[in-house]
Amino acid sequence: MTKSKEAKRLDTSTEEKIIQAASKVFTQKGYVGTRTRDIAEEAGINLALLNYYFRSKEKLFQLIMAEKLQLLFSVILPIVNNDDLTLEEKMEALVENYIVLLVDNPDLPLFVLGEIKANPEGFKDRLQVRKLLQHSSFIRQLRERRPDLEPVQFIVSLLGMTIFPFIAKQILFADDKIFKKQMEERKILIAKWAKMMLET
Amino acid sequence: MTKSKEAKRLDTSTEEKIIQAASKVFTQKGYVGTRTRDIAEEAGINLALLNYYFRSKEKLFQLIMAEKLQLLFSVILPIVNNDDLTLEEKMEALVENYIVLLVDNPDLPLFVLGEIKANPEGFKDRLQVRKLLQHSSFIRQLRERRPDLEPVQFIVSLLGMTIFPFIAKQILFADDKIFKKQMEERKILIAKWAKMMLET
DNA sequence: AAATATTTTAATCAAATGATTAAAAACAAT
DNA sequence: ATTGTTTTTAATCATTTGATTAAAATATTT
Repeated sequence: MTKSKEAKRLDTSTEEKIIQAASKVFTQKGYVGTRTRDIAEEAGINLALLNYYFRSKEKLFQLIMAEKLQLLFSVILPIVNNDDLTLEEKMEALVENYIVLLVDNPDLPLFVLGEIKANPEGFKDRLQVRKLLQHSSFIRQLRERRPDLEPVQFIVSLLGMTIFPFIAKQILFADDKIFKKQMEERKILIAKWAKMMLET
Repeated sequence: MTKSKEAKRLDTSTEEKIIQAASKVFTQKGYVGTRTRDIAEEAGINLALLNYYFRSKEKLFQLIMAEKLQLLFSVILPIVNNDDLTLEEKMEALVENYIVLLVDNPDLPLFVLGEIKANPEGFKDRLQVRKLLQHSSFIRQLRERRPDLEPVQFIVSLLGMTIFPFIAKQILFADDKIFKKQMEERKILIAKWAKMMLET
């Protein structure tokens, strides 16, 4: 019946298994470092089946990348244009939400930034982060608070303090346990530091 | 004579041309993204000649990577253990020297961090940054100044503010001209912010 | 100049890898 | 049960790519 079919789909449909596997392997090894065979193996299926479902490595990659960009944007967008939040509240929310997201997806930043560098053309249209921020209430509030400060300088610092630990994790932190604990503490630290940076 | 041989070597010896080309292509595309044919073409030589000089892609890569790590360490080492510098002077020197280095080598951070992630084993021994910092006078000074603050939290912020813009360059900055100008201004900004962060 | 060593090239190999095909197996509809 | 559709597999292809080889060209030494 449709029941069992639905149940199977919701459970672990082959398509979903492939997407999960692709997500894992692509974010870990990047596009060129990933072999479609690796994805197939990770998904517990045959290589041909992967091409049957997604036509090509490229198509599957595009799907995963779109998913990851969506994930990253979904943190920024609802915050930077929320007029109900003060500048301080926006900063706190950004840091808090990003750290929560990245603790669960530590490979995300290096993956996305690496792929953008490897193929800038492919992201030209999809990434108008600059334009997006340009007209945000976040930027407006920053300009009002500190007219002498180039907003992008502050934003780069805020994002750098938040995202960089996940990029340099391998080098600077001993084990995962300690890392997670310190990232928790970091939420408050960054918020405090960011506020200090805005004082004249 | 030896003269002409020397002259030729110093000029643009084949070996040097290959190293230059490998440096460029590897840092731009990473290990897996680089084809030995790309390096050969960039160097204006034959593919076989590359293997004649360096035996394998792997060997050539190791050479380049060692060069790049040396470049990065050469900025940190002389500063963090220089007892003649105050904490503030160390911070200023680190930021200043790193930005100078990275403006000329913008691909460096993403390249090195990407390769470490792709092959953590291969760096296990070469990267004892943690141990290196652990016993530095920089850390000691940080602990004295702010005993309540985990030093690594401050260092990650300092490095993040300094290095992250070069990693996210593609996304956050319009053109190269503006980017360089703002990185210049950033030297003073980060130093100022870092000092504020250390105030209680 | 002859002999020797070094540098460079064209051609080719073998392994890896993305993709396809044709057939089998599982499932659903009649 | 029979038929038709969807899912899965094994086998194979074609291309890419790191590496090798043998020979030619160039430079160095005697």
